Amino acid sequence: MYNIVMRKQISDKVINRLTLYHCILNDYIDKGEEYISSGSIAALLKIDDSQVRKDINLLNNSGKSRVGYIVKELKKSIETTLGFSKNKRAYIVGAGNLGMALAKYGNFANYGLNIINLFDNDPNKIGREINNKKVLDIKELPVYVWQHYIDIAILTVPAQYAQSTAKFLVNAGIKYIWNFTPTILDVPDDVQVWNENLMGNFLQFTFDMN
Amino acid sequence: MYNIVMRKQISDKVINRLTLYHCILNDYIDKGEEYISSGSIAALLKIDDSQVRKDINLLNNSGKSRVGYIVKELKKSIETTLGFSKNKRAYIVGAGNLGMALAKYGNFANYGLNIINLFDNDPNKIGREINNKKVLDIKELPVYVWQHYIDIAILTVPAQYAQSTAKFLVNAGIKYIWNFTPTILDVPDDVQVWNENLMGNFLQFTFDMN
DNA sequence: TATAATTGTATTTATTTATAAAAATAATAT
DNA sequence: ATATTATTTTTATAAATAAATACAATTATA
Repeated sequence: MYNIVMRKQISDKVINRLTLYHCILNDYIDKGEEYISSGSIAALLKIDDSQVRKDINLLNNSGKSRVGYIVKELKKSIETTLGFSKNKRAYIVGAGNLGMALAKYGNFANYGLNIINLFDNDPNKIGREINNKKVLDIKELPVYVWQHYIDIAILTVPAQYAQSTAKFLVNAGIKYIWNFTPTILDVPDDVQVWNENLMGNFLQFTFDMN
Repeated sequence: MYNIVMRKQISDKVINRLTLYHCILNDYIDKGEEYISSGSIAALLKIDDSQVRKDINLLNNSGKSRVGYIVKELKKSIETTLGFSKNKRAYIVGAGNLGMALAKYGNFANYGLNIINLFDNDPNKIGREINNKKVLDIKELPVYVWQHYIDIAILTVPAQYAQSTAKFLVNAGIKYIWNFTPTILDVPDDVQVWNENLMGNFLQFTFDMN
């Protein structure tokens, strides 16, 4: 008899909701709550409670009738599924305001993301240190990528340099670009781009205003 | 005969894609291109071209066979539909790294968003000026909201103060909270929250790694 | 033991995306 | 000039996906 490991397929939407549940669970832990029900998660997110239960069923986690889910267990399940413990290493490319702010942001490590260095082409910025991370000359990036097995770049350069920088990153071997510029990058199919698109989100958010 | 204005219903997903098309159109204008086809938009975003055309049909804009859409017209249509020209005014609440970075971010005004002030409770920050925007004492916020008819707040306080600050904002009359904290806010039904949830997005982005 | 609250799941409904066919038109060839 | 071809939009239809509803099963509590 064979031991078949069935990795359930989890869609983007589900992953997104799981990350929101995770925020709620952190709050519950801070408040010292031991259990949480699908209904209370749903109420906070203004979604249907059956949705929450269906999502949770995709994790290998089960709840208890009339009680709910064990907060700590559920949190752990989400972290396992979403890969919090995978060690992910990244560079910030563009040490402007946003790049600096992200470098100072302490929360990344909790989610398995380690920022190793920043890169910029401005001599005034090169050599500075932010939150124990040195700003290096962008020219050196290809060598560093190769030496340190980095494949994630957080792109925070000004929009007009986004495409050319992306090309440079791809040539250097970067495979994942977390794109904070309001630009759609043209990259090969084996390179993944996540567009953060802040202003787009804002427009979506305020679409129904007035 | 009556003149019936039919405002087509536009879903969140469509709005989101429209904002991405808008980024692409900006690029095309920079490159001096006059026309763009649904196929080239689709290729950049790695989606289906019929999807692009359907989205564009929701705007009151039509293309030309064998040519495509007029870049400038299409851009304008998207801006009209998404409300770039609505004058939206907001406060940044929390003048930490991220709040400061957002205050320095020059791009907001292009999308109709005007940051009027920042607020914080740290005496070291109160009184400073960032990009011509003064940091004010959070205690004064309710009066300002009332005087300046502000109803959008950009929440960038540390996570542990997010819920209490949100409550304070709601009491002051804020109706839209753009939430950059990794927290799910519990607010009344008439208050809209948009969770930016950076780390969640990152996990989603890197879910398929390894 | 009855009751109320909660999970788990099957079914239905709604939404979103993809496919395919039809119409239009600029470019090309004759 | 005219007909042909290739490209692109437009519209219609089908397929896939996601969400909401409904309800049986379970269990703590009065």
